[in-house]
Amino acid sequence: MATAPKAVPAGATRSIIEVKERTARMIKLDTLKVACSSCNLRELCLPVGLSKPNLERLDELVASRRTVKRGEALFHAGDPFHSLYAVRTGFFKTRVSSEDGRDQVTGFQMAGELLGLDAISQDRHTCDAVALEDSQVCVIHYSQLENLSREFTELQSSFHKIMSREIVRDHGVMLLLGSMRAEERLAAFLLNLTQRLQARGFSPSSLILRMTREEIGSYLGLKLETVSRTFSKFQDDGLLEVKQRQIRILDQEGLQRLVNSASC
Amino acid sequence: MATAPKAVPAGATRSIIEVKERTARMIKLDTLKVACSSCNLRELCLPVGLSKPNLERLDELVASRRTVKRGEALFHAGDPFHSLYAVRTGFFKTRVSSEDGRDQVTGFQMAGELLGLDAISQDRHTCDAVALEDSQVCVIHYSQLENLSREFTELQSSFHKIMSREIVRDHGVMLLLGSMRAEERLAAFLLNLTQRLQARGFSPSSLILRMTREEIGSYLGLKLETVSRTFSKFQDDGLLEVKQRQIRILDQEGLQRLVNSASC
DNA sequence: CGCATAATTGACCCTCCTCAATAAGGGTGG
DNA sequence: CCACCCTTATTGAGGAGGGTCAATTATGCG
Repeated sequence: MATAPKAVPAGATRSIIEVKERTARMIKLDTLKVACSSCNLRELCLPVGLSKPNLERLDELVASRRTVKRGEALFHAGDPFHSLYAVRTGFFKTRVSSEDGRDQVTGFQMAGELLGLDAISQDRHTCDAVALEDSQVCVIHYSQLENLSREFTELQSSFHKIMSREIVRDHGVMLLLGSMRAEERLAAFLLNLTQRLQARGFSPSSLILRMTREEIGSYLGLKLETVSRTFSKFQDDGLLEVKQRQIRILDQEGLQRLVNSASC
Repeated sequence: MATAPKAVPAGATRSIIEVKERTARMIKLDTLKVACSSCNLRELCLPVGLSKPNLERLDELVASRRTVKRGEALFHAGDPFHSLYAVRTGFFKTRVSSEDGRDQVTGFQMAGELLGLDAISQDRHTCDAVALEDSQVCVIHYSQLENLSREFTELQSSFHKIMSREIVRDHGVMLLLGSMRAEERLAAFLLNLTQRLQARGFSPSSLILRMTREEIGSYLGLKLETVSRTFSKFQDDGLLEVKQRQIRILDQEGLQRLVNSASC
């Protein structure tokens, strides 16, 4: 599965309530100009690894923010490409569709993660990005990113690493889709999710799913009923406590064992 | 599925024999310095879209070639990262492994395609690249690529597009693995392969598979027996003529219909 | 030429899908 | 603030696609 950035913010674990308050404050700032150099996501986002003076130069890159309501699309496949987007608050899914109408969720993105990298190849977006809760993104003009990364090496390096990490992540998903059984897939999914949430200061054992069973199923190559059944089985086995979208992980090692045990 | 570059070399369709002779000649050139500016893959490889003077500057990038015998690895997961590799002749597979020993073939690479992009993220390769026939690659020192692409925009743009295209390709594979049935997967695989071969001047209807049924199966998330059975079924249905690894496509549209028909 | 590797094919079974009914939420408007 | 409706989740029964195990055949490399 994907390996999320491991930097843990100073504040360690925050409660859901604290985070909600923080989110509310941010939404008020929507119209203000934002600075990467003072963003509390700078350890997780594009600025990762940049030195202080360079970090300030990055500020010219992030022109504006955009708010996307739950259920709305940040962009659609086919839209002309101008900008990348860094998730500031909220949660997204990306989805590709084949001509005959088949959908596949290709990823879920949370704070600090970049959206739109696929679009560089053809100057058009190739997937839909849909907000799964009210969200906010930083708009990064791609041409300016290219200009700036020609000027300073650290940014160039950071950006290349981010693209490469996306490729590595996709390979992990391919491994999951190509060789794991339903239980292994769901376990891997949950562990990946909690790992990324933990890196953002949330509890490693308690989470609220932002996506439906169908969206999880699409991502994992399973039908929604199979996802639901597998959740129930995990609960029966004492691995999880499941109340709709509220998940509590009771036995993380048990989940890990599931993922790491080759079938047979 | 992946969309291969569509540029067709001047020479149109070449016979297998001609290609074999050409390959033999190239191997003799192994020790010589090579120039992108005179390479007949320049329409398919990293130089794509570069203007003549810039193309010549690219020559300093490609320091050497390396020969990899059938069955040998160009690099392994965990190896330190220094260079990207452009396939000059031959055929590769890339493969990721999970800790518990599960393997997944993540791609097959032919002339003009880049290997090693995954390694940028962590300064180590994250997959194995194994030659499926005697092959030759151009060694591209990554640090020099970064330097040069800071100097000139076209190269930077090209390189970003190549990375992005890899992401798009991976999303296509995820769609395949997540939502297609066995016949659809194999049909999509064959169409993708012939499309890429055609872009390199080979026949669109006749090909020799360089990989085993097991490797195809790993890539497509199927067991080798299922791949074999599906080949046989395609033959019974008059879509293909299958003689071990020699494939002749008798009904391309029929294959296309299979891919484009959502199940149900 | 011979052996190890690769491919084909059959029989059986298991996982996951399909179809369907029911229950539980959550958002909206009166 | 509650009732209603629509979406989402759960659970069951039955079936099919593809996996597993095994035997046979083809083949290509040394």
